[in-house]
Amino acid sequence: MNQKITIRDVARHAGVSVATVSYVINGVNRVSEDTKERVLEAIKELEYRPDFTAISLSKKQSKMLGVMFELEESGSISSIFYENPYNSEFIRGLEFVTRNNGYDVLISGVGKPDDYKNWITKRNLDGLIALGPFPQNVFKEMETLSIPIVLIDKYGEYAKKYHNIRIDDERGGYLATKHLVDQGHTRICFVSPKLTIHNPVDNKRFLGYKKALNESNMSVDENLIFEIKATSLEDGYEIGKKIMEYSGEITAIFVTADILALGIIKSLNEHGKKVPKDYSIIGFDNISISSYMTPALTTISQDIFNKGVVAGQTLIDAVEEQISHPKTVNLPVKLVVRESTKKI
Amino acid sequence: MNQKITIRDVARHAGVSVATVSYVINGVNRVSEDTKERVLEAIKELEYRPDFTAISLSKKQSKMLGVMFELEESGSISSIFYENPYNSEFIRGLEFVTRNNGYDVLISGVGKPDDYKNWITKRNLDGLIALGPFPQNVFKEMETLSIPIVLIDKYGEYAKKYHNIRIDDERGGYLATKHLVDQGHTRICFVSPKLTIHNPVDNKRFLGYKKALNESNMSVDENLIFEIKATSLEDGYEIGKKIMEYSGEITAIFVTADILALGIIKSLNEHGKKVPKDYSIIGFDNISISSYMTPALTTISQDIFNKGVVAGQTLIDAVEEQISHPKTVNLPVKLVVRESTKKI
DNA sequence: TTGTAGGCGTTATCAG
DNA sequence: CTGATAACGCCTACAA
Repeated sequence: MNQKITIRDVARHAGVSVATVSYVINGVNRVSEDTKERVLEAIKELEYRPDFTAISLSKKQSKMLGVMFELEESGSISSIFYENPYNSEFIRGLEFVTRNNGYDVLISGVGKPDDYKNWITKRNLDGLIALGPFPQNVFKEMETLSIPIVLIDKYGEYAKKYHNIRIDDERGGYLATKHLVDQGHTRICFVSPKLTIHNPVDNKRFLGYKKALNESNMSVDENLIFEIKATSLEDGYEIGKKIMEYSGEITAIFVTADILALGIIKSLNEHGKKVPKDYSIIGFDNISISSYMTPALTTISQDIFNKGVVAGQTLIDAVEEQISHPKTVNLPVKLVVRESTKKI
Repeated sequence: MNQKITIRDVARHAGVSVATVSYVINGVNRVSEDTKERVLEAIKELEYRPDFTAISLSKKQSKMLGVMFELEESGSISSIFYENPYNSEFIRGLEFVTRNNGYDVLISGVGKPDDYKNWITKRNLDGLIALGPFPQNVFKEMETLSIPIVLIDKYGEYAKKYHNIRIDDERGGYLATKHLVDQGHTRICFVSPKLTIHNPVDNKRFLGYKKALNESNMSVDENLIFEIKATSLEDGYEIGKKIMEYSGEITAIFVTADILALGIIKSLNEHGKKVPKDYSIIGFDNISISSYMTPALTTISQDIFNKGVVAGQTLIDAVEEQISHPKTVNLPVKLVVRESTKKI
C-alpha cells in the first residue's frame, strides 16, 4: 500500500511539531484550542491511526491482555475449550470489555510454565487471565511475573496472591442438592472431577452437597461419589455407565457441569432409563443448550458472559493501577428448575 | 521486576556488539562458530527473550494474525460465537498452527468496516481471517487492505480476491438429502438462513438438496423451505413451531446446522412428536454434542479443527509469501448416520 | 503554548 | 567476520 501515515505526516500537514500532535492525541492539556483543531483536522484528513506497536515500545505497555489455556498432550488447546461453551462465552464477555477499553485479547495454549512466561515477555502483555485447570507449578512460576494476573475459579493458597473471579461454588452445590432433597430424593449421586486438594472448586460444591444432606439429617454415602477425569461429554457418558452398574439405589444425580449431564443422560437413555422418570438430574453452569435439551436441564446457573466482563474489568483496573491489592469477586449462582428433576 | 534484559545486555555479556547478537538470533550466517557459541550462552544465562514489539517495529511485521467476528447490536460478539461450538473448534485449530509457527492470534468483534481497518493498522496485523457472516460492504472495504486475507465459507464475487477455505457445501446438501431420500422420504423440509444471493453457502447446500430430489424425480416444494434468521438454538426452536403448524405432510427435515436441529427437536418434542419416529432429521457440522444427544443426531460432518488448521496455515503461507495468488481449499464432508433418521 | 531531541528494543546498512 | 549507527513510530523530559 501507499506509505504508512505517521505522526510526522500529521505534524507536517498541520504545520506543527510531532510533539504537539502527540499532545493532542494523548489529551495533554497544554495546547491551544486553535492548533488542536488544526491537528485534529489533519488527523482526520490523512486518516491517521496511531501505531500501537510504536506506542507499546515507547510507553512500555502493549494494551494487550493474554488468556492462557491448558494444552493437552496433542499440543492443541484442551478440547474442553471446544466442547464446553462455557469457555467461549467467557471469552465473549472478556472481549467485550477489553475492546471497549482499547485493549486486545491474545489467546494461547501453554504447555510448560516457561512457555507462557516467554509469551508474556515477548509480547509485553499487560495482564494475564488464567482460565481452566493448570498444574500447581504454573502458579508458582507466576510469582516471578510482574504483571497483574486474574485467576478464574481458583482457590488454593497461591490464589491469594492474585486477583480472583469466582462464583459461590458452595452455595451452588447446596442449592442443587437442596432442590433434590426438597423433591424427596435421598439417594443422590455427586459427580465431579476428583476431589483432591488441587480441585477446590468441586470441593466447595461438595461441601454444599454435604451441607444440604446434613440439614435433612442425611449423611454422605461414599458409594454415591463418582469421579470423572475431565469435564467432557465423553467422560460424562462413561460415568453414566458406571452409575448404571451401581447395584444400590440411586434416584438423583448432581453433576458439576452441564455437558457432563448431557453425557450421563445419553448413557442412561441407552440403558433404557428415562430422565426425570427414573433419575432426576441437575447440572451446573447453565450453558445455552441446557434449556434446549429434552428434557430441558435443571441446573445451577451462573452468568458466564458477565464473569468474562468482570474478569476483564478487574484486570484492566489492575493494569491501570486502579486497584493494587489482590481483589476477589464472588459472583452469584442461582437454581434454574427445568424438566430434568422431579418429585420422587 | 528487575530491568528488562535487552539485546544490549546480551552483547555486553558476550563481549560482542548488538549487531552480532542480532545476527546469531536471526541465523544470519556470517558469524564464527566461536562467537556464536558465546552469544548463545549469554542468551541462555541471562534468559534473554527478544521483544516482539521492538521486532515488529523494526521488521514491520507483527507475527500477529487477526480473527474478526461480526458484532451484534448489543456490541458484543455475536452470541452465535458462543452457542455454536463450531467457532471455538475452529479457533482451536487455528491457534494450534499459529502458535507452532510463532504467530499469535488476536480475536475481535467488529462493527463498522472502519473498525477493523483501524484494528489492523494500529496493531500491524500480518494477516486476517474473517469468520462468520458479514455485510457486503465489509468485503468491499477489504480491498483497500494490503495484508493477506482468508475468508471462511465465503463465495460471492468478492471472495475471488482473497484466500478461501470452505467445505463442499453442495455435496453436503446432496449427501444429506440423498440419505433421506434413500430412506424413503419424499416430504423433506429444507431449513436454513434465507437463501439470498448473499448467502452462497446455504444456496450451495440447497443446490445439493435439489439435485438429490431431482435424481429421484422429485421437485422442490416451496412450502417445505423454511428460513431462519440466525443460526441459533432459539431460531431452531422457533422454526420448529412453524414446521409443526404446517398443514401438509412432512416426514423429514434437513437443517443446515446441528444447533438448529437441537432447537427444532425441542420444539417437536413439546408438540408430542418424536424423532425419528415422527420426523427424521439431519443436521450439518457434526459438532461434538451431536453424538450425545438423544437421539444422536445424523449429520453432515466436517472437520472443523482441521479447517482452522488449514486456514491458519494458508494465511501464514500467504503472509510469508509462500503463495501469492488467491488460493481456495475445499475440504471434504461426509455423512454420519446416527439415530435421528430412519426409514419411513 | 510549542518544539527539539533522546530513548524504547530491534534490525539493517555500511564500513572496517 | 564484526561493529557503529541510522532507522522503525511514538512519547516525553527539557528548552525555548
